[in-house]
Amino acid sequence: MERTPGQSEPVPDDILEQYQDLVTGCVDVLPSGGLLQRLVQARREGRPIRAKLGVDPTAPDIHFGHTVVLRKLAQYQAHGHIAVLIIGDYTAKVGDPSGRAKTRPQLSDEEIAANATTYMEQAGTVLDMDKVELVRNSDWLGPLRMDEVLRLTAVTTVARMLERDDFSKRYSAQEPISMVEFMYPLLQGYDSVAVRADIELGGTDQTFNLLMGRTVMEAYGLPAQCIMTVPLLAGLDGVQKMSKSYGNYVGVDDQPADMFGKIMSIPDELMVTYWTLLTGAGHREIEDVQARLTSGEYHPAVAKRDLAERLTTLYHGAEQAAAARAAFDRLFKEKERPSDVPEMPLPGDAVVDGRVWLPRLLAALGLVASNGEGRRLIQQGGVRLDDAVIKDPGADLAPEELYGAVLQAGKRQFVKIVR
RNA sequence: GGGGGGGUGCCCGAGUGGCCAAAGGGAGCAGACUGUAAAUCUGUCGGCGCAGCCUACGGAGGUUCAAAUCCUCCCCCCCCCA
Repeated sequence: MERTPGQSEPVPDDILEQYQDLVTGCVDVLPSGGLLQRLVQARREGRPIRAKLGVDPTAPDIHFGHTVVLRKLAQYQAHGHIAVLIIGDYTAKVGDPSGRAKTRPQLSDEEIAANATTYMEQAGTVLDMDKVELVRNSDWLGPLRMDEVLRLTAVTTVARMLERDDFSKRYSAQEPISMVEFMYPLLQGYDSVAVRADIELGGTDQTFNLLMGRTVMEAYGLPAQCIMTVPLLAGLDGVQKMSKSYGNYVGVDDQPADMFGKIMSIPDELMVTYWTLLTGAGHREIEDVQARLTSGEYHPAVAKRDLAERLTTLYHGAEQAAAARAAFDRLFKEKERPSDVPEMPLPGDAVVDGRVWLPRLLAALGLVASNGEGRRLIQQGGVRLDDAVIKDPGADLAPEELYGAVLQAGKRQFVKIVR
């Protein structure tokens, strides 16, 4: 038993345990002690906590980086609280200035609607959508009257707005800051009023907006929400943030083998981070994994396989994940061919004068980008035909020799040539 | 309105007349090793059946035996002052 500051009642152990799970992996929980107090208070009042997450449907697909905050929200669900998911179909049109060096381009209604649909589908891979309280902020932001808008703008000052990083940089760099961008944090804050949030989740880049929610709620006579921020997820390269444009991402709809393989390619140092942010595991499990890795009892190679299987299971089920693991081991550990080698017919343009020149064949099959690259690959010993390394870039074969043969380019590209 | 700095290969970035298909780094790819598609080391990294040729340094012309490098015009970015 522990006591919260300023509170005479002891905190029940199960709430403390729950609290530990919820704050695991978070960067900030503000104000400090606020969440624990909320949990205790909610228990006393016999009600669940309302955890808010607002998402602007500005991008079509979601990847693991987006799931970090969704997992956190799902954790609230798992502990019996209410996940309030706000689709920011109205705020998407305003454009969040967070982390932006310039004003966001405005999206059309159609784009927003389409994005929202795929977003909700994909969010369903993480959240229990049947239990989510799903709302759209156009419902209350659309009908706002001007006097209400003015009341909202009066809750803060220009000086406070300019304090935030993105704005102050742009302001001092003499770059434009549109008035509508000042509105964004206020509208997001108004969302919190509309849904009566106890706590709002977001990425660290959202800190300013989340705090503004507190200001707005207080101005509307509500208790200010707590805020909880989760870190940006590092991509597969371990250096840059996970992002589609860096090509270092895992999509939630990636195929099992692909998903498993991508996870296997993360640097070792990232394992615990991924475990913490992506699996939804509780704090005890994370601490246990960490401890066993540190002591050397848990072999990193095994740990990474377990992690990859665990994550693949979340999106594809245990059976597919186990199959992906088995296939991976067959391919890399035992250096055997995968069981499902794709079959391709011999491309017609690979045959010249009745002969097939190997570099051209590789290019024609799409295994390399050009004849020259095929030539290099061969010289480097990266090409096998029926398990025999071919090192002569001049290799020239008759089509009959190729039918039924398995061509391997590099470690993981296999093609069976068929007639 | 005035002054200044830039645009180089997938990305960053050096190069100011020949030795430049262009240093260096990153990414990618391959090989070795291993515990995996980690880490590390080595190689490779425009195209072409390749000891040669072609295409390339924002775009178009020009000077020259020779231009990423010099000249002219154009396009685009950025900074400072007003």
